[in-house]
Parts: sequence; C-alpha cells; structure tokens
Amino acid sequence: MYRSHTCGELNASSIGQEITLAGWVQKVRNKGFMIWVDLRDRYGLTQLIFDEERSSEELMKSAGTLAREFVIQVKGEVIERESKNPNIPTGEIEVLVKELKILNDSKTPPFTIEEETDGGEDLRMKYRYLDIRRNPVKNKLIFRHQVAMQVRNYLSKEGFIEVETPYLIKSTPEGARDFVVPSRMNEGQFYALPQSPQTFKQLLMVGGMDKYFQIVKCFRDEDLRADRQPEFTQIDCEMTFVEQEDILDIFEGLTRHLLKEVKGVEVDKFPRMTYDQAMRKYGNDKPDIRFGMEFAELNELAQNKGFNVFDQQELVVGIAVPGAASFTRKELDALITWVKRPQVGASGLVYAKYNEDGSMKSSVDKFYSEEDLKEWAEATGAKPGDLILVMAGDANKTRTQLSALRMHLGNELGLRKADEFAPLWVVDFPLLEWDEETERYHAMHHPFTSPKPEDISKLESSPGEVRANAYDLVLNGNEIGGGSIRIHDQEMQSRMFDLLGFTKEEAKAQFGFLMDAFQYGAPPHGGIAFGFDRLTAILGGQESIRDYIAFPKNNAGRDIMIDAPAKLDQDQLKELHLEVKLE
RNA sequence: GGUCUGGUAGUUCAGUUGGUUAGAAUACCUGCCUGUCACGCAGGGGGUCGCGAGUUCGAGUCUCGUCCAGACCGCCA
Repeated sequence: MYRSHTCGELNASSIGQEITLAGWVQKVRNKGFMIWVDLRDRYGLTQLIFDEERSSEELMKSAGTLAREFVIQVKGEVIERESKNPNIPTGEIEVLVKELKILNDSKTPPFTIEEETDGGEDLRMKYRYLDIRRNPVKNKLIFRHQVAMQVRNYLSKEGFIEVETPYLIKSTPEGARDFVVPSRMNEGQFYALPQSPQTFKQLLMVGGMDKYFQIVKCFRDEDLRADRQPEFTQIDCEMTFVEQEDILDIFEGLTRHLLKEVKGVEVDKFPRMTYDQAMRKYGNDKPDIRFGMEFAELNELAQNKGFNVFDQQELVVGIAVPGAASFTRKELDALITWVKRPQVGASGLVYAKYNEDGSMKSSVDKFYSEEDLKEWAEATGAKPGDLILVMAGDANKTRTQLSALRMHLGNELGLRKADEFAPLWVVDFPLLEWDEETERYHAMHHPFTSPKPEDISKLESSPGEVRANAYDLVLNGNEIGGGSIRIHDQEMQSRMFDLLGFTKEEAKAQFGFLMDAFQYGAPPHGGIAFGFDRLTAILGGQESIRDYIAFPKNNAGRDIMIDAPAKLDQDQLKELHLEVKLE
C-alpha cells in the first residue's frame, strides 16, 4: 500500500494517527535544524517535518537531498503544528516523518509548479504533464469532468441513451476540410474522421433509438483560434418525434441545469431572437447581450444633410457607448485606427460626444446641428456622458464591422463580466448562404436541415430567403450549441442536394446510405450539438479553451509535446500505398 | 493565404540616440540560520541576444530574409 491518506485530507482530528503519504515535493524549506517539506498530490498539500531532535541523523541527511518534484513516500505521525497556517485545509497539522522513501527523483522543472507559474505558453505546452500538476490547469480538468457528469446526469434522466458512433468514416466535400486516414487494406482509399456524427445520429433515429446523446470527439482540418482546436468535443444529441419547441425546451433545461449545478446560477427563461433581429440589433448572429449598445439605424436622421460620406450608403448605423463621452482625442483616434485595421476593414468612424452638460460635440459638426445630433442620441439611447459612434456603408459589412467595434469596446470597458451569464436562442436562420467563391448556395447549417414549411414554396424561386428550422444557443457572445429539425423525407432531401449543386450521382455516392434509410420509415427528428470545450471554458469564465483540454494543439495545429504531426518512414508509406511529393 | 505583436540567463522580463565587461527578479548550487509556510541572510555559477545575410569603425539595438510562438482576418456545412 503506497498511502493510507491523500495530501488533502489530514486535519486536527487526525492528530496522533500513524499514516503513510505519497506525492510530489512541492517545496523544501531547510532551516538546518529543521526541514519542512510540502508534499503535494491531486488532493492538496501536507507539510512534512524532519527535526534534529526528533529525527535520526540518517533521516535528516536523506531529507536534505530532496528537491522540487521528487516523488516520495513517507510514514509518520500526524502532529499538531506549533505555528499553524490558516491558508490551507491541512494547516493545523504536520507529519513528523519516521520513514522516508524516495520513489523517484526529478530534474529541476523548466518552470515553477505554482498557482502562478513563471512559464510561457510554449514551454507549458511542451511540458504539459508538468503544467497539469499546477492547480489552475488541474482544476479546469476537474471542472470539465464535473460538467460532463452533469450533462450525463441530466440527459440520462431525460431518457437519452449514449451511443458511440464510428471515427473512421467517409469524406464529404461539404463544410470543413476533413482529416483523412489512408486504408492499408483498401489501396488508394481513405477514411475521413468525422466533423460531427451527424448522419449516424440521424440513422440512430431511423433505428428507433428515440433519444440519443454522445460526448464525442469531432475533427475539422481548419485553422485554429483561441477557442478552436482541430479535434474538439461535442455534446451531440438527437431526438425523434419532436418539433423545434421540444428541442429548445429540453436543451434550455440542460443549460439551466449546468448553470445551476456547476455555477450555482439561476437564469430566467432564455430570450429568443430571430437571426434577422440579431443581425440588425447586434450585427452578429451570436450577440453578447450582457451589455447594451444596441444598433440604431440612422439613415433617416443622418442622410441628406450635406455629409456626402453618409448620403450614398446603404446603411448608416450607430451605437451609444456608456460613459465614453470623456474619451480623449487620443482614445478616439485609437478607435478610428482600430476599425480601419484590415481585420475590421472599416473606412472610417464618426463620433458624437453627448457631454455631461447636455451639449454635443462631434467629428461632423460642420454638417449636423446640435438638434440633429440630439436625434442621434435619442435613436441610439445615448444619455449625457455617453459617446455615439456611427459607421456607414454596405449593410452587411457595416453591421459586422460595428459589431467588432461593439465587442472590442465591451472588452475594453469591462462590460463582459466572466461571472455573468446571459444565454439566448437565435432562431430562424436562413437555410442557405450564397458563396461568392464557388458561386453557388451552400447550407448555412448543414444539408440535412429542414426548411420552414411556409418557405418551401420559395426553395427554387428565391432560395436565399428560405428560413430553416435551425437554432443556435448563444452564451455571452459565443455560439455554444446549434441544431435543427432535420429532413426525414427522401424527396425533400433530394431537393436539397439539388439546390446545393450535387448531381444525382454525387448525392448517391456520398449520402446514398442516408437516402436509402429514409425509404424505410424515417421518423421526424431533430437535434442539437454543443461545443463542449467552449461551453466548459465559458462556464469556467475563460476565453481560451486550451486549459480545459488535457493535451491541446498549438496555433499551427501541432502537438509540441509529442511533436505531431510527423513524417512516416518509407516502409509505412509503402504499406499504405502512399508516396509523398513535397512542393 | 493575409495582418499585427513578440523571440535577450533554466524561466519571466528590462536594455535609452548604434558605443566600455549585456542587467533585474526568480529558479539553481554552496554555506549559515531553534517553527518555516512567497522563510531569511551571505556567497556563487549561469548568455550562440532565435537563425542567416547586409549597413557601419562598431549591431541585442538599424535593414532584408528566414524560423518559431501568440492574437486576429479569411476559413470553421
């Protein structure tokens, strides 16, 4: 037996017990006459003591050789501390060591294993196993486990069955790029790793599973972000004989359950917004509604007043920034520079200060009277002390740009509070999206999403106006879940593939199995999938998902700890019938 | 594919207008220390300034290229 207790559980009631502990040396404080060692494991920290008067010379000598991250086992007696440490749960006791066994020594770690480490991102990734010893990372992984447990509890209670679906499947050109896996036994053929178990969960519905879920890895070969990894985890769900309302109900319940169980937060019924409303009010299909700054369209008020820059534009739109009338010229210039960066791409920014004394001061005073500007204030909801920012141009682009500015200011002004949770449903997404590059429509959600019945007549005549039975769950400006009521009718599915530019042959080759299945009594069904890493990070109050993943990849999709991806040797390539041609 | 920021001691960083032997903190090593817990005190070792070229009497500092890392845009049904 390596240990009788963990390093987090001994306290005053344990005094007098003979115990065995095992763990890592967190810190050695050697005063010569006495040596204290902080022993650490997942559960906490316990202070060990070696003492000239009470320990043998040999034991003192052995304790003197200990250094950071040695793995040791000690037997000893729990005694009351002479000077207690109220900062840790085990602070009232210490262990007077009688036997010390060094199970393994350690090189000096390249960064400190502390709450606040001195290590940079890169280094921590390379030595991820050391980083995981640190409380912040360890606790995030524990937190992730708790979220997963609560998901399983809730969904099991609601009658969902967790079913595993295959990872080695077939590549489809729709959507993201696939990761592919060469087949040794089938020369020249490749599996693809799933971007999501979409078709399989639909087939489970055809199979009569009724309610399915899976906490499952998905793979997308696209560029990374702080909140995007090439392999990520989804809470994938599907239900039979449901309408949109049923799904929103169940998964609003799940989200509320999680907020309550892991954060202790109670949330009212989630507001709903159509895609169209979200775009008009926030310029964004995943608005952060923790703060206001809603868009006000100012075409009526700002055009034809002699300011040419605005007159010809499709949209003039503004927001009121609370308390920002005090921004200096320098700060305003910085904002203008910020929106002009290529990442945002705006051509300019007009501002109007609504001063505390009720007067207005703008960058376009030449063209607008104080009365004009007061009308802007009314439209944007600006109060004395606020700053009105206005952009103009092509409607969609300008909304996107103003949204970027709104989020930027939300961050700068500290309006996006990590401990505040504002979920909402965004519904009625368009079914299709025009893709400039390929000059065809592609599915906004995916090709299995059903159109709204009342819009079906427009499918061929004006596809861009057709709305879908699709919905996103948005939390604090992040899309944490998205789903739809699926097509379960072979005719409709085939019409969709036509619209998306699939030939009959392509559709059959890629999704023939699904079309076949739909001929054997496919029930109405729909579902949703949550980004589990992202959801967990947001519940944990963090922007980056990396620390919620035990072994994440870096910006370039590399695992710098194991150094993957890597080259294959010739034998392996040959066996897989592959030849590498470098460009 | 693109934009921006960064790369100096094991680590995190500073390094002025291009100018003597490149610094600090921390970590590490040695010694001392009768209750430490961010222990303290004294001392010590530690540098291909990412790499390559160029400008210059002289480059950590300026220029170009390149590699690496991070954030973002494109991309992510």
